[in-house]
Amino acid sequence: MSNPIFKLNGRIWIETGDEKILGHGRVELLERIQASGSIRQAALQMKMSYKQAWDLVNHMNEHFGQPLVISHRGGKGGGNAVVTEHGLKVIGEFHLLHQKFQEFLTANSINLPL
Amino acid sequence: MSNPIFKLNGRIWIETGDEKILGHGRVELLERIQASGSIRQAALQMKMSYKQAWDLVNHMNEHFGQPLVISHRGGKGGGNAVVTEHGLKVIGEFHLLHQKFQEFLTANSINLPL
DNA sequence: TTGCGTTATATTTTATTTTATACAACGAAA
DNA sequence: TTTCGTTGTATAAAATAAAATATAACGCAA
Repeated sequence: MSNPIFKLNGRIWIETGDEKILGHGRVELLERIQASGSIRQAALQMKMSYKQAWDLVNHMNEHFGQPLVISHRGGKGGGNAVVTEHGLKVIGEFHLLHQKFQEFLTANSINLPL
Repeated sequence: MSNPIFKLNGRIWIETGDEKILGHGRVELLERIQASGSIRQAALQMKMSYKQAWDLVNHMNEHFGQPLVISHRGGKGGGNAVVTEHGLKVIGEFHLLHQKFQEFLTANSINLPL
Protein backbone atom coordinates (compact mmCIF):
# COMPACT_ATOMS: atom_id res chain seq x y z
CA MET A 1 0.00 0.00 0.00
CA SER A 2 2.36 2.71 -1.21
CA ASN A 3 1.07 6.17 -2.01
CA PRO A 4 -2.54 5.69 -0.96
CA ILE A 5 -5.11 8.30 -2.02
CA PHE A 6 -7.52 9.16 0.76
CA LYS A 7 -11.02 10.16 -0.22
CA LEU A 8 -13.82 11.49 1.92
CA ASN A 9 -17.12 9.78 1.32
CA GLY A 10 -20.40 9.33 3.16
CA ARG A 11 -24.14 8.91 3.15
CA ILE A 12 -27.09 10.94 4.33
CA TRP A 13 -30.61 9.86 5.12
CA ILE A 14 -33.86 10.97 6.69
CA GLU A 15 -35.02 9.66 10.05
CA THR A 16 -38.09 9.91 12.23
CA GLY A 17 -37.25 9.18 15.82
CA ASP A 18 -34.32 6.86 15.34
CA GLU A 19 -35.65 5.00 12.34
CA LYS A 20 -34.14 5.50 8.93
CA ILE A 21 -36.97 6.04 6.50
CA LEU A 22 -35.29 7.40 3.37
CA GLY A 23 -31.86 7.07 1.83
CA HIS A 24 -30.43 7.06 -1.62
CA GLY A 25 -31.36 3.41 -2.21
CA ARG A 26 -35.01 4.04 -1.38
CA VAL A 27 -35.03 7.12 -3.57
CA GLU A 28 -33.72 5.10 -6.48
CA LEU A 29 -36.39 2.51 -5.78
CA LEU A 30 -39.10 5.17 -5.87
CA GLU A 31 -37.77 6.52 -9.13
CA ARG A 32 -37.73 3.11 -10.74
CA ILE A 33 -41.23 2.39 -9.50
CA GLN A 34 -42.41 5.59 -11.07
CA ALA A 35 -40.61 4.87 -14.32
CA SER A 36 -41.84 1.28 -14.63
CA GLY A 37 -45.16 1.50 -12.83
CA SER A 38 -44.22 -1.70 -11.00
CA ILE A 39 -42.66 -2.62 -7.69
CA ARG A 40 -41.58 -5.95 -9.17
CA GLN A 41 -39.86 -4.42 -12.16
CA ALA A 42 -38.12 -1.84 -9.97
CA ALA A 43 -36.89 -4.63 -7.71
CA LEU A 44 -35.59 -6.65 -10.66
CA GLN A 45 -33.76 -3.63 -12.01
CA MET A 46 -32.07 -3.08 -8.67
CA LYS A 47 -31.40 -6.77 -8.20
CA MET A 48 -33.26 -7.00 -4.95
CA SER A 49 -36.02 -9.42 -4.01
CA TYR A 50 -39.61 -8.33 -4.45
CA LYS A 51 -40.14 -8.82 -0.75
CA GLN A 52 -37.35 -6.43 0.14
CA ALA A 53 -38.68 -3.81 -2.24
CA TRP A 54 -42.20 -4.24 -0.96
CA ASP A 55 -41.03 -4.00 2.65
CA LEU A 56 -39.17 -0.77 1.88
CA VAL A 57 -42.19 0.75 0.15
CA ASN A 58 -44.45 -0.33 2.98
CA HIS A 59 -42.06 1.13 5.56
CA MET A 60 -41.95 4.46 3.75
CA ASN A 61 -45.71 4.60 3.39
CA GLU A 62 -46.11 3.92 7.09
CA HIS A 63 -43.61 6.51 8.25
CA PHE A 64 -44.21 9.49 6.01
CA GLY A 65 -47.28 11.52 6.73
CA GLN A 66 -48.93 10.31 3.56
CA PRO A 67 -48.22 7.37 1.24
CA LEU A 68 -45.43 7.79 -1.30
CA VAL A 69 -46.55 4.84 -3.39
CA ILE A 70 -50.05 3.59 -4.15
CA SER A 71 -50.34 0.09 -5.52
CA HIS A 72 -53.15 -1.92 -7.07
CA ARG A 73 -53.41 -5.61 -7.73
CA GLY A 74 -55.26 -7.32 -10.53
CA GLY A 75 -56.45 -5.73 -13.72
CA LYS A 76 -54.51 -4.90 -16.84
CA GLY A 77 -50.96 -6.12 -16.55
CA GLY A 78 -51.73 -7.85 -13.26
CA GLY A 79 -51.44 -4.73 -11.17
CA ASN A 80 -49.39 -1.58 -10.86
CA ALA A 81 -47.80 0.95 -8.54
CA VAL A 82 -47.59 4.71 -8.84
CA VAL A 83 -45.59 7.31 -6.95
CA THR A 84 -47.84 9.97 -5.43
CA GLU A 85 -47.40 13.72 -5.76
CA HIS A 86 -46.09 13.69 -2.23
CA GLY A 87 -43.64 10.98 -3.20
CA LEU A 88 -42.36 13.11 -6.04
CA LYS A 89 -41.92 16.00 -3.65
CA VAL A 90 -39.95 13.79 -1.29
CA ILE A 91 -37.70 12.63 -4.13
CA GLY A 92 -37.04 16.21 -5.15
CA GLU A 93 -36.25 17.34 -1.63
CA PHE A 94 -33.84 14.49 -1.12
CA HIS A 95 -32.07 15.32 -4.35
CA LEU A 96 -31.52 18.87 -3.13
CA LEU A 97 -29.99 17.61 0.10
CA HIS A 98 -27.91 15.04 -1.73
CA GLN A 99 -26.50 17.66 -4.04
CA LYS A 100 -25.52 19.88 -1.13
CA PHE A 101 -23.89 16.89 0.53
CA GLN A 102 -21.88 16.13 -2.59
CA GLU A 103 -20.64 19.69 -2.53
CA PHE A 104 -19.68 19.22 1.10
CA LEU A 105 -17.72 16.09 0.24
CA THR A 106 -15.81 17.72 -2.60
CA ALA A 107 -15.13 20.83 -0.54
CA ASN A 108 -13.60 18.87 2.34
CA SER A 109 -10.70 16.45 2.39
CA ILE A 110 -8.30 14.89 4.83
CA ASN A 111 -4.93 16.39 5.30
CA LEU A 112 -2.43 13.69 6.12
CA PRO A 113 1.37 13.54 5.82
CA LEU A 114 2.63 10.65 3.76
CA MET B 1 -47.80 7.99 12.29
CA SER B 2 -49.32 11.41 12.83
CA ASN B 3 -47.13 14.51 12.94
CA PRO B 4 -43.80 12.84 12.15
CA ILE B 5 -40.60 14.83 12.68
CA PHE B 6 -38.12 14.35 9.89
CA LYS B 7 -34.47 14.62 10.77
CA LEU B 8 -31.45 14.65 8.49
CA ASN B 9 -28.68 12.32 9.59
CA GLY B 10 -25.68 10.63 8.00
CA ARG B 11 -22.17 9.26 8.23
CA ILE B 12 -18.85 10.11 6.70
CA TRP B 13 -15.75 8.00 6.27
CA ILE B 14 -12.38 7.83 4.57
CA GLU B 15 -11.73 5.51 1.65
CA THR B 16 -8.80 4.45 -0.46
CA GLY B 17 -9.95 3.18 -3.82
CA ASP B 18 -13.36 1.89 -2.86
CA GLU B 19 -12.45 0.47 0.51
CA LYS B 20 -13.62 2.10 3.68
CA ILE B 21 -10.65 2.44 5.97
CA LEU B 22 -11.78 4.86 8.65
CA GLY B 23 -15.12 5.79 10.15
CA HIS B 24 -16.38 6.93 13.50
CA GLY B 25 -16.36 3.42 14.94
CA ARG B 26 -12.71 2.88 14.07
CA VAL B 27 -11.82 6.27 15.47
CA GLU B 28 -13.50 5.39 18.74
CA LEU B 29 -11.60 2.12 18.74
CA LEU B 30 -8.30 3.94 18.26
CA GLU B 31 -9.11 6.32 21.08
CA ARG B 32 -9.96 3.50 23.44
CA ILE B 33 -6.80 1.63 22.49
CA GLN B 34 -4.79 4.69 23.28
CA ALA B 35 -6.60 5.24 26.58
CA SER B 36 -6.29 1.64 27.74
CA GLY B 37 -3.09 0.57 26.00
CA SER B 38 -4.87 -2.62 24.98
CA ILE B 39 -6.76 -3.87 21.94
CA ARG B 40 -8.59 -6.36 24.11
CA GLN B 41 -9.73 -3.79 26.64
CA ALA B 42 -10.84 -1.44 23.88
CA ALA B 43 -12.83 -4.28 22.30
CA LEU B 44 -14.47 -5.14 25.61
CA GLN B 45 -15.44 -1.51 26.17
CA MET B 46 -17.07 -1.35 22.75
CA LYS B 47 -18.67 -4.78 23.17
CA MET B 48 -17.04 -6.21 20.10
CA SER B 49 -15.01 -9.39 19.83
CA TYR B 50 -11.24 -9.18 20.07
CA LYS B 51 -11.03 -10.64 16.60
CA GLN B 52 -13.17 -7.90 15.13
CA ALA B 53 -11.13 -5.22 16.85
CA TRP B 54 -7.87 -6.80 15.75
CA ASP B 55 -9.11 -7.11 12.16
CA LEU B 56 -10.05 -3.44 12.13
CA VAL B 57 -6.68 -2.39 13.51
CA ASN B 58 -4.89 -4.63 11.06
CA HIS B 59 -6.93 -3.24 8.17
CA MET B 60 -6.12 0.32 9.15
CA ASN B 61 -2.43 -0.44 9.54
CA GLU B 62 -2.38 -2.02 6.10
CA HIS B 63 -4.19 0.78 4.32
CA PHE B 64 -2.74 3.91 5.80
CA GLY B 65 0.71 4.84 4.66
CA GLN B 66 2.12 4.04 8.10
CA PRO B 67 0.77 2.02 11.04
CA LEU B 68 -1.72 3.72 13.34
CA VAL B 69 -1.29 1.14 16.09
CA ILE B 70 1.80 -0.73 17.19
CA SER B 71 1.29 -3.78 19.35
CA HIS B 72 3.55 -6.01 21.41
CA ARG B 73 2.92 -9.38 22.92
CA GLY B 74 4.39 -10.80 26.05
CA GLY B 75 6.04 -8.87 28.84
CA LYS B 76 4.52 -6.91 31.67
CA GLY B 77 0.76 -7.21 31.55
CA GLY B 78 0.95 -9.78 28.77
CA GLY B 79 1.37 -7.26 26.02
CA ASN B 80 0.15 -3.85 24.93
CA ALA B 81 -0.84 -1.63 22.05
CA VAL B 82 -0.10 2.03 21.44
CA VAL B 83 -1.44 4.54 18.95
CA THR B 84 1.34 6.11 16.89
CA GLU B 85 1.86 9.82 16.30
CA HIS B 86 0.45 9.30 12.85
CA GLY B 87 -2.55 7.60 14.39
CA LEU B 88 -3.15 10.59 16.63
CA LYS B 89 -2.93 12.86 13.62
CA VAL B 90 -5.50 10.73 11.80
CA ILE B 91 -7.84 10.89 14.78
CA GLY B 92 -7.52 14.65 14.91
CA GLU B 93 -8.15 15.10 11.21
CA PHE B 94 -11.23 12.93 11.34
CA HIS B 95 -12.60 14.91 14.24
CA LEU B 96 -12.26 18.11 12.22
CA LEU B 97 -14.18 16.59 9.33
CA HIS B 98 -16.77 15.14 11.65
CA GLN B 99 -17.40 18.48 13.26
CA LYS B 100 -17.87 20.16 9.89
CA PHE B 101 -20.25 17.40 8.93
CA GLN B 102 -22.30 17.90 12.07
CA GLU B 103 -22.58 21.56 11.16
CA PHE B 104 -23.75 20.54 7.71
CA LEU B 105 -26.41 18.30 9.21
CA THR B 106 -27.77 20.98 11.54
CA ALA B 107 -27.70 23.60 8.79
CA ASN B 108 -29.77 21.50 6.41
CA SER B 109 -33.20 19.96 6.78
CA ILE B 110 -36.00 18.56 4.67
CA ASN B 111 -38.87 20.78 3.73
CA LEU B 112 -42.00 18.71 3.46
CA PRO B 113 -45.69 19.65 3.66
CA LEU B 114 -47.65 17.75 6.27
C1' DT C 1 11.54 -21.76 34.71
C1' DT C 2 6.77 -21.00 35.72
C1' DG C 3 2.82 -18.04 35.65
C1' DC C 4 0.48 -14.28 33.72
C1' DG C 5 -2.40 -11.64 30.40
C1' DT C 6 -2.18 -10.07 25.93
C1' DT C 7 -1.40 -10.53 20.97
C1' DA C 8 -2.16 -13.30 16.93
C1' DT C 9 -4.53 -16.85 14.42
C1' DA C 10 -7.55 -20.67 13.09
C1' DT C 11 -11.69 -23.09 13.55
C1' DT C 12 -16.28 -23.94 14.99
C1' DT C 13 -20.69 -22.45 16.33
C1' DT C 14 -24.35 -19.33 16.51
C1' DA C 15 -27.10 -15.55 15.02
C1' DT C 16 -28.74 -12.52 11.65
C1' DT C 17 -29.89 -11.12 7.21
C1' DT C 18 -31.04 -12.03 2.64
C1' DT C 19 -32.88 -14.64 -0.91
C1' DA C 20 -35.76 -18.18 -2.86
C1' DT C 21 -40.07 -20.45 -3.16
C1' DA C 22 -44.92 -20.95 -2.98
C1' DC C 23 -49.44 -19.39 -3.25
C1' DA C 24 -53.80 -16.69 -2.38
C1' DA C 25 -56.02 -12.29 -3.86
C1' DC C 26 -57.08 -9.33 -7.30
C1' DG C 27 -59.37 -7.09 -11.54
C1' DA C 28 -59.24 -6.12 -16.42
C1' DA C 29 -59.66 -8.22 -20.81
C1' DA C 30 -60.33 -11.91 -23.96
C1' DT D 1 -65.25 -17.74 -16.73
C1' DT D 2 -60.49 -18.32 -17.83
C1' DT D 3 -56.03 -16.25 -18.41
C1' DC D 4 -52.55 -13.11 -17.06
C1' DG D 5 -48.93 -10.81 -14.31
C1' DT D 6 -48.71 -8.25 -10.32
C1' DT D 7 -49.54 -7.37 -5.39
C1' DG D 8 -49.39 -9.15 -0.80
C1' DT D 9 -48.00 -12.58 2.56
C1' DA D 10 -45.98 -16.61 4.71
C1' DT D 11 -42.54 -19.98 5.07
C1' DA D 12 -38.25 -22.34 3.97
C1' DA D 13 -33.63 -22.21 2.37
C1' DA D 14 -29.34 -20.16 1.72
C1' DA D 15 -25.87 -16.98 2.35
C1' DT D 16 -23.40 -13.63 5.44
C1' DA D 17 -21.94 -11.92 9.41
C1' DA D 18 -20.85 -12.20 14.05
C1' DA D 19 -19.54 -14.45 18.08
C1' DA D 20 -17.56 -18.05 20.74
C1' DT D 21 -13.89 -21.21 21.48
C1' DA D 22 -9.31 -22.90 21.41
C1' DT D 23 -4.41 -22.47 21.25
C1' DA D 24 0.31 -20.97 20.09
C1' DA D 25 3.62 -17.16 20.67
C1' DC D 26 5.48 -13.91 23.47
C1' DG D 27 8.41 -11.53 27.19
C1' DC D 28 8.51 -9.69 31.74
C1' DA D 29 8.54 -10.67 36.63
C1' DA D 30 8.36 -13.53 40.52
